[in-house]
Amino acid sequence: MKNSKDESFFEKVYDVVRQIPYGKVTSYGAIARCIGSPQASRMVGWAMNGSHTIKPYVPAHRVVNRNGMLTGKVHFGGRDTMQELLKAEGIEVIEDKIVNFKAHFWDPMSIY
DNA sequence: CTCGTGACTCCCC
DNA sequence: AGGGGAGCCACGA
Repeated sequence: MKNSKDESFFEKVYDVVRQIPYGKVTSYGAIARCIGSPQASRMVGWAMNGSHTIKPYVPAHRVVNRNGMLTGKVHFGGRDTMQELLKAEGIEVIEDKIVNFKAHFWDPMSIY
């Protein structure tokens, strides 16, 4: 991918998240670090907040915190939608945590 | 236009 | 080892 500065932080985030392969997940910090702002991991989450509004579809359910926990599941309708989506992709989730998170982890750096 | 907050993470004590 | 504080960028009121 190209690192054009024309793209805003949000656009970069969306771009990366859309590249997440099926059955894979990543963390906010990994994305933030990859786009050049390791400390701006919060912004990634904030970007996800509006991800359902933009297009094309952004697989925000594949983005979790550093612990592999579904911190943003509440934003998927206040139910276990996020967990269901992950499970549908072969990712086992227990207690809002991804089982064997490291095995399913995908490095955003791969697209660069 | 200014202030506050947010789906996080890292460093320091 | 656990708790607390700071930093990042963007958006809404």
